[in-house]
Amino acid sequence: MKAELLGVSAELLAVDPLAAARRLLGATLVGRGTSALIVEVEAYGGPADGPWPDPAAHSFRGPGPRNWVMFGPAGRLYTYRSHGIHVCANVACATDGVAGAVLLRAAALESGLEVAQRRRGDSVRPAALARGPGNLCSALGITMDDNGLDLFDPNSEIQVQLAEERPAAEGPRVGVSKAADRPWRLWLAGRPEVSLYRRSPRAPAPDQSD
DNA sequence: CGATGGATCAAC
DNA sequence: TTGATCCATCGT
Repeated sequence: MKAELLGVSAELLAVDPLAAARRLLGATLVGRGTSALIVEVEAYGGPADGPWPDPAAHSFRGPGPRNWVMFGPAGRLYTYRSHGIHVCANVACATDGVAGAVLLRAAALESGLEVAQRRRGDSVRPAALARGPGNLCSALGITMDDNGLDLFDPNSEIQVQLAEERPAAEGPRVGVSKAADRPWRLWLAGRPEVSLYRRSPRAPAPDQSD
């Protein structure tokens, strides 16, 4: 019975990326001695021939050895290495065979604060421990080895617990050079852990003709 | 703002 | 094979 409930939980993410992002915002991420409230996310879609074409998504050019998790069932962890240094974590959404994911951009530590502090270094202020997708993975102990992990499996070292949806602020995604104005970044307004918005310097200038 | 770092992918 | 790009972060 419990497994059915957990299955239902994963099914809650078998929806379009924006709807999945709304369900993950305010959820709790548990793993490796820490737990944290997700306060900022970004939705990403798939290839041009899919239901949500998204040139900014890793899945845009089709499945490959790196991004195959995005094409799999909902509720799996998709990790990738950014700029050769940082690990970033997504949660796959949509149905099996359809690409979609939600990037976890920032979280507020609820437990294991000292563990996260040790991972990040003493000079980092508490609100900044899991601010930014790379820092979030660092603080929670998520690595590239966690790629493909089932976040709804009670045996997983990293899990997610969905909660009631909360009102979300929304705006354009950070750092993307394509589809830069699509408002697929969601966050909890007023949270100090939310990262500052910075447009990609490579993105075309927004319409400034007026 | 620039430097950094390594994987990835589109070209040659 | 080379070169540009990338869902970033930390410094000045």
